[in-house]
Amino acid sequence: MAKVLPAAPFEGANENLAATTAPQDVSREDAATFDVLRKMREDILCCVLKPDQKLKFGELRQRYDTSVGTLREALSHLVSEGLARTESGRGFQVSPISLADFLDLSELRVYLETKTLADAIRHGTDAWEAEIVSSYFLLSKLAAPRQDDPLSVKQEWGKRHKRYHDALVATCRSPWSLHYRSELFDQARRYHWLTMIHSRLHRRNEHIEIRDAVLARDSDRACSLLEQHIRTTVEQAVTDVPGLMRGNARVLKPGTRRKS
Amino acid sequence: MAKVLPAAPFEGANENLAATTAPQDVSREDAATFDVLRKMREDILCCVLKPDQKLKFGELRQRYDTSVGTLREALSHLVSEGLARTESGRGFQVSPISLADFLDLSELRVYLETKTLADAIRHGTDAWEAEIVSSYFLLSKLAAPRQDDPLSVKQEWGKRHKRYHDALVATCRSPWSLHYRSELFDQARRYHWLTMIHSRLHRRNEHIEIRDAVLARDSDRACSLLEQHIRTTVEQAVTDVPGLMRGNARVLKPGTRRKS
DNA sequence: CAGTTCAATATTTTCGAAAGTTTCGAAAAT
DNA sequence: ATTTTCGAAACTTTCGAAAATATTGAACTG
Repeated sequence: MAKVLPAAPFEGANENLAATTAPQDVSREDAATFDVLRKMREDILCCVLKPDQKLKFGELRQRYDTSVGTLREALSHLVSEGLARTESGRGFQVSPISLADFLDLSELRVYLETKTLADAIRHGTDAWEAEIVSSYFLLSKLAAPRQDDPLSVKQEWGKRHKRYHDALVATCRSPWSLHYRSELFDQARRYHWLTMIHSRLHRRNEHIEIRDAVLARDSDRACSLLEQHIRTTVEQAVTDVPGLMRGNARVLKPGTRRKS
Repeated sequence: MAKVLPAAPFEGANENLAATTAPQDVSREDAATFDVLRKMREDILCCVLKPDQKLKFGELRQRYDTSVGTLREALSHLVSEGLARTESGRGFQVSPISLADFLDLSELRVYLETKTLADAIRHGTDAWEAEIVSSYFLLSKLAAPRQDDPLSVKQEWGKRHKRYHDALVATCRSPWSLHYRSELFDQARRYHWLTMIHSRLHRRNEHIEIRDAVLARDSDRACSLLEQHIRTTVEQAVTDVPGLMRGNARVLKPGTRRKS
């Protein structure tokens, strides 16, 4: 599989809002503690760390080769992103998933994705268009993964998929909307992962339709396509992910035992 | 000043969505580390820790009487809430404020506050109404503070103000919307604080108007009033907070020096 | 005098050990 | 047979010391 440059936001993506107050995107930090955070987040999003799973310091220390203090900091971060929970004295666990949650976050996503996309189109630049073309190209080189593809292919697809969707809205001028959009996109990735694992449904190429509408600066059509894109994914998950509707979805192997 | 019971959400506020995935509200946790977090957050919101101020471990350790590890965890949390920033190797600082930021977050607040309020009205219960009446009563006992009121009065008013606005939307069924609404409300509190310190403008009693519209289940009127409430606050800040428009607002005393 | 270098100082980051809780299961009591 | 009590084991939380990194300022150079 061809290597891809790290998703570096193109120059001037947000130059007129350089010093903003909205929460920091941690993905550019290079300290060890952020490294652990990034790895753990990816593991949760890809259900390597499964929903409801207890996160014990002993195990995590081995897995990520770091100290409790560093781990604690990373876990704390994940809690505020909503990917983990904690009860004082009882440690941490991966956040549960549920149909209600997926519906709720998807509804908010529809609003934030369309709002940021409309604004991005309004303020689009040549560099923005270029990154959309480029990130779409990279995404299209990888067919949407099926359940029997190896983990690494699925993960690479996930990265490119995110990079493409980030590119679409990159010139939006509202840092707060962008921040929450990004957080919710990650949340949705957990459910997408489950869908990817279970579904055999073939979807038409929605990404290229969105791309073309965006490049044509047809805001209404682009937003409407993006909204459908999100809603279709929800429906697909409802239909294909076993247990999600009954509230006891399991990931790969039977998850950790739950109380009564 | 009369003491007030801690703002305990009334029973059954969210009973049908007990186990949700949305980020945890940390205000109910009782561990030492959350104590520090709560105190630091309050200090930032009330500009005791001023925008752009460098947060040194030495000083913080004294002020909050705790260890570096615990501090680090709290600071890390504040970063993901957007109240602090960090650059690896260079420690932490309080997030800057700016007019652009206030405008941006207020715009998103209008959407989230009205959306959550409409849903809360739709699903309101007797207990919800009771908490609105009660929290409004407590708020009305304290006149909106002026610049020469002591810090403790301003802080108590801030608490009651938040409790009242939380009560309004408590029965909203969307945990994610509620979570982001709450985060943005806190963000806005920093600007409200600055306004409170500088403004002499007398505002009509908007809170009682909102309360009555909500209790009458007049969703349209309530949302419209709430929207005005937010917008008026922005205008007041723009007019009365010196330096906010020029991008160099200072808090009380000249802030810490900035580079070039 | 402006710009560099380098050592001294200040500050942040990482770590593992000590203290404090919770959980689990065996033994005692009902 | 079920519940309660108690103590050992597992785990979490807190802490401050050690390592790593950034900043400051004095001495030096062009």
